[in-house]
Amino acid sequence: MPQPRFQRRKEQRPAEITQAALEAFAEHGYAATRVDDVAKRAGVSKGLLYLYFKTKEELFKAVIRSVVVPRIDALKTDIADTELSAEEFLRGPFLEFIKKLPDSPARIVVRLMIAEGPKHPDLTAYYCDKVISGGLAALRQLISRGVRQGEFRQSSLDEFPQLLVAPALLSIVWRTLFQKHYPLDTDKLLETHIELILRAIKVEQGDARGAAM
Amino acid sequence: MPQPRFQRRKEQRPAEITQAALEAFAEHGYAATRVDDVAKRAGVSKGLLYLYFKTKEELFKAVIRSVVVPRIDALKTDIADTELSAEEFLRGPFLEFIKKLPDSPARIVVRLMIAEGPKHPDLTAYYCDKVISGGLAALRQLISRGVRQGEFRQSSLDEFPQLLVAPALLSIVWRTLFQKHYPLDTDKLLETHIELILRAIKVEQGDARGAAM
DNA sequence: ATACTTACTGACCCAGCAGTCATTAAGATA
DNA sequence: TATCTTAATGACTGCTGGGTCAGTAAGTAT
Repeated sequence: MPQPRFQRRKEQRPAEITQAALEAFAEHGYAATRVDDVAKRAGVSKGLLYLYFKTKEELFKAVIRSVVVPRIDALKTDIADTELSAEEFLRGPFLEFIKKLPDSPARIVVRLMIAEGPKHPDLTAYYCDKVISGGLAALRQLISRGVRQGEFRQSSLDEFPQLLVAPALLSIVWRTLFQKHYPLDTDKLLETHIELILRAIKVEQGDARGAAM
Repeated sequence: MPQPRFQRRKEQRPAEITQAALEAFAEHGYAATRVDDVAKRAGVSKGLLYLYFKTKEELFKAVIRSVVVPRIDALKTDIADTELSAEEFLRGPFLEFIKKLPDSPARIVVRLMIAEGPKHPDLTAYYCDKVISGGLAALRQLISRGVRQGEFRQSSLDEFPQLLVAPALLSIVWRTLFQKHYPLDTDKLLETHIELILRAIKVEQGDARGAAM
């Protein structure tokens, strides 16, 4: 009763292959990963891989896209839909979001982008458009709402919403490089960060101007 | 009067080669840089390069070391020797220091470390030891001094001095990836960051700054 | 000058890998 | 069952680039 040598599964293949590629890239980086390895991981021949992806570079771009899109969309709709006050949102959903990053595929994507981004301008542009531009706009909106509703004082933070995520980037980098040598409680670090930021931008208790209505 | 085909300059060669390598790595990253290119940039044959560096990897490590050591040492002695108050130091020398990073060779080193670090554990350990461990200790010391002298309140920041440099890391990454698509005034961003941190950790007095005069 | 040391060259080697294509067989169709 | 389409294979190729080494010439000692 011979097992069939292979199955024809046109639909699932691309996702299986990008998933395998993500794992391979995570281990060795893009340049040092052999297309053959990716194929083996996906349980597929190299030839088939080239049926779905024209070049190794195309595969790379597909991997990035497959990780990036859902994640950032989630954050954006979260911010838009929330009923929470800005402070509550920062302490709650936002903190949860950045806490997850250092252990998620985002970590791999960040490493790959930093390493390979400069060689793929169109991919960088895409990333900029999807992640950066969208993400920052959402954060800016959140902060402005906080200001408008009298929770936060006017500050330069809404010019630089990047400051809200900088420690998340650091956490990601730390995890990929130093965690073994020099462990860091990234959750606590991120909590501390939010705490400090809030303390810096909240209107002070006694301050009359805060009343929103 | 034929120019000599080459000169013998045993002493200078290694530095010239690492410098050339730094430039090449900056442009193409480590993996995509050909040893031949590095040699050409240094005005030297590939063979000679292999006389001074046993492998491409050795060259890589030498490059990292050549950049890392002087920079971090400077910061450490700065902190130890300064007569300034902790706040003045953060607003002055420290801010200057992190402002310079995004345009310095440090940018290249950071990119290289993120991309290649995981494949070179001994190099990462070295980096950890020289840069991370030393740098963080210095910052921690600075913050504790601020607390001890009544400038800063007790906060979790001295557990996580990383938070002080996180925006510098972000600035570096931004410069290497997005500056073209999405310009960012990293100087102003870093100033804002210091401003916010100080506001969060300074002990409140009726009038925070006036007393100093 | 002459002999000697060694910094330096560049042609060469060959492993490793991205990408191809002639062939095979899974599964749909009738 | 026989026929057709196309998903899937894997041996093959050509090239790129790390690393070598026999030879060359710059500088030094005598």
